[in-house]
Amino acid sequence: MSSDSNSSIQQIPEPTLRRLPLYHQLLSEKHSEGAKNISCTEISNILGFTAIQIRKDLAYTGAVGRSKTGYNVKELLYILEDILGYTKTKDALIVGAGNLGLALMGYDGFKNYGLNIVAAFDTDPQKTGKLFHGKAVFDISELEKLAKEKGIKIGILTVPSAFAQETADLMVNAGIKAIWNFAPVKINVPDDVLVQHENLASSLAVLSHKLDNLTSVQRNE
Amino acid sequence: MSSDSNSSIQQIPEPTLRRLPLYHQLLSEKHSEGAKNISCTEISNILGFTAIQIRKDLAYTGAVGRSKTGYNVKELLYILEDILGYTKTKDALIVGAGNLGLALMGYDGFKNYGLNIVAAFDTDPQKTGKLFHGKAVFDISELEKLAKEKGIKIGILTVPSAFAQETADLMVNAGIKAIWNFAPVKINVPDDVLVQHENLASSLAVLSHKLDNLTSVQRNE
DNA sequence: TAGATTGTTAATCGATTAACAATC
DNA sequence: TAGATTGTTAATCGATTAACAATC
Repeated sequence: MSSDSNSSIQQIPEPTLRRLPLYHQLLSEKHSEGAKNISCTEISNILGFTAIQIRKDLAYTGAVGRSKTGYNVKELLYILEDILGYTKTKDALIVGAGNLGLALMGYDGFKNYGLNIVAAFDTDPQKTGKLFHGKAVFDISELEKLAKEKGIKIGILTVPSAFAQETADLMVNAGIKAIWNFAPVKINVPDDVLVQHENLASSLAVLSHKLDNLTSVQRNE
Repeated sequence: MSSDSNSSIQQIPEPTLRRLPLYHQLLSEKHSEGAKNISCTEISNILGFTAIQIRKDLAYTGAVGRSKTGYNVKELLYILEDILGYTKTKDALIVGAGNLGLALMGYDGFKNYGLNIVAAFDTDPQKTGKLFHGKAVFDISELEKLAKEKGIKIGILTVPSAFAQETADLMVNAGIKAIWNFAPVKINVPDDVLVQHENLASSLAVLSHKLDNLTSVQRNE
């Protein structure tokens, strides 16, 4: 049964997966408002996706709705929390205690997503040995020891681009199996380690490009 | 000629647009190393995309390569900087001086992307009237005045989800035309305002889901 | 010249959207 | 029952990949 659910989870397409947290957020809001059921039409009106797309997305999660009434809010919420891993807390480390790293260290929102940031690492003696947002910053030389001791598999990489690769290597050595990379460069890792890119430059490119078009269209009107 | 380039830019697909900053980053590295030309094969080896995809992406930018030699590094760099808007600096405001907002305010990288963060806004008296990373945090009531005075069109939204919509409304009133939304909720804005979502929860969902599959596969081996 | 490389047209693949049957 | 809503199969759309001609 559990291996069965694993294999079905495996084939959730990434675009769908990226929308699931939005459904979850809406569902938990509705739940706290006391809603018992919710239909795709209602979700569609609020989130702006088509009802068909929502139905298809939810089908991937294995959720089952009922004609006329829609989906049970509580049940759907549990299913989403399970798939998104919000129920079982996962420990993570931050490497690079610059502005972004420290901000992520203090970002309360992660708790809701089942992510527990244990500590951060840096080379700067101005940072190491101190607490930020109640969490310790250690020297990078301690990374391997602490990661292995606590069996931590997730690392958040927030060093400058120039140091991204060598830092990633250290993380791999320390047994990290998933790297959330905030540096805008590609990093090479062994096959059994996965990298998730978070590229603010890419998002900004989309934004500024759309804005360019918007203003150039308005000029021509 | 300039309207011509606008209409051609307009149809760059978003996936391509998101890859352009990575090409730019690589090109600027190669340029500083003194490289004169670069081929798709070489880019492919470094970034891990297929050479065909890279050629297609670059075709969208209007860049022209030469058989056998590839693309001129300097020329391609200029084209990318132009399309990505790195050459002309755009002013932006941050609304929400929490951890994430303050981090983005201090994030040096934005300069390279042509984004100049002018100031931040918050309601918290502990924050307002002070400088962070050399930039001022004003009370939210000053938003409209300052935005209009300086003609600022880009706003970065980093308030808690619960306040995202009302804050977005204030930004729209202040004349902001592009909102980079870091709150994990949908916000409603008029048609002439664009919203770019930056959802860390979505990325984290993809990461943790892939990690789940990775570990469950390894268990079954 | 031969071979590497670009640029373009066609084929494939996957996600979104549409259509419609099933059901409460 | 009638009508709203789910769930599924088919059609469409767009991005990626493949094939190949053009070119330096």
